[in-house]
Amino acid sequence: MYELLIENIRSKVAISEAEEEQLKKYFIPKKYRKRQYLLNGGDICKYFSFVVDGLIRSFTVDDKGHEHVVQFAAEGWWVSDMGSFLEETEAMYHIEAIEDVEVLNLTKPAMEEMLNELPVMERYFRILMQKNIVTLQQRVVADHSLTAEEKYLRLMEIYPKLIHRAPQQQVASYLGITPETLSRIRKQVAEKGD
Amino acid sequence: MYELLIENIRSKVAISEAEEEQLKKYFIPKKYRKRQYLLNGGDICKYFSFVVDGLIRSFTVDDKGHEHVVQFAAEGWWVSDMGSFLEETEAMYHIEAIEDVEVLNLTKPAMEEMLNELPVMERYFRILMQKNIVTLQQRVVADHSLTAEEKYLRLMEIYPKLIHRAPQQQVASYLGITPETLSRIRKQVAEKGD
DNA sequence: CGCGGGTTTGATGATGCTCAAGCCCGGTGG
DNA sequence: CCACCGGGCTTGAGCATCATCAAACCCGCG
Repeated sequence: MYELLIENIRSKVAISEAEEEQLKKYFIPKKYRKRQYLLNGGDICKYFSFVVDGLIRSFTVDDKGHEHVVQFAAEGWWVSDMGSFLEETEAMYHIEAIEDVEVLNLTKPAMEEMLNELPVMERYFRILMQKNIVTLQQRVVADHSLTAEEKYLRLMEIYPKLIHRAPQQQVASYLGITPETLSRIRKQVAEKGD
Repeated sequence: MYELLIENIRSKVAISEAEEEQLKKYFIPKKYRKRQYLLNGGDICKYFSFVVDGLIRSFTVDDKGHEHVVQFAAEGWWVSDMGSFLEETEAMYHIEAIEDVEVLNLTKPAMEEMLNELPVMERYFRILMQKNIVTLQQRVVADHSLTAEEKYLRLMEIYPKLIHRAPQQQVASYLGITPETLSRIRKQVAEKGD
């Protein structure tokens, strides 16, 4: 249950076994079924969730009713509406399980307690956030510089598994293109590819 | 010199006056003139820079020779090629002064020392990074859901001052549109506006 | 077996890009 | 101090990419 989390933490900071043990008490393990919502847009986001198993997406719905996938979170990733979680404001995003998932939920009070009692976690989260920023900046640049096909190929390189786990239309949404365009691109790539 | 930095830190975490004093020793104040590069793409990014005065941009150049502005950093903002700074790898971005600027530079060793000696700064940076992520996610969603005109109007709302300080083509690049398109949009908005 | 959501395929169209020329203005040198 | 660059902004015409709208198809699930 906690192995993946511990492994993830150890990949960024050094923690003792005592700390490992202590860590566990702040988290609430929880399961959600495919299609279940972890968060409804407009609610306050109560959890910062570490994905132990399964696949999750966060997305927003614009004025025209179109969905926009903000993030996919598979095993080893964190997901939340961070703005809502931190400021306790209304969530801009919905969070939904794409597959049956197992997560470790951190409430805001639990997180604060953890950060106070285990200062090393402050560092862990800082590093986590920094890497996230690097990734997000690269995504912005990709969105601005690549064609639809190039964006798709890039995604295939970076998260090859995702393409098969998430519905096409959600992948398209993540890339900022329509499902129709993605379908056509896939056809072309398949033909070229061999 | 340090007032803006201290103010910024105090807006996110509580620090004592002793800590304030101690803080200063980790930073190297430096000035750059308009058009001067703080970082050349391909080099290792040596600094995490807090902007005290002036305006800076970070950008990348794609295969076709087109520039893409990743970030503008005015007074009170941090700028760096974070990937390069943290991992000591070749920078993907260039960083250039748009106006004459005054910055407080943090080297990696200095930052590490500071984080060890002033653990509260670990929290400060975590919070800073988290807010940055919220902003970046919103930018991605905006890029995916808005028209060129809407993106421009949104920028006007969020950073109204920027439009007058940065050259149009750089603003266009930040928005992911061409300078020609931005010019036409501005004309339309001006006509509609009154 | 049949329904229904997701994907594919097709036809059409709009947004924004490209290429090109002209214009405006600020900086530089005579 | 004025004239002349030259870069950046503007304007125009044509075009490409991708979105939209619509229908057919496929397949998994009830």
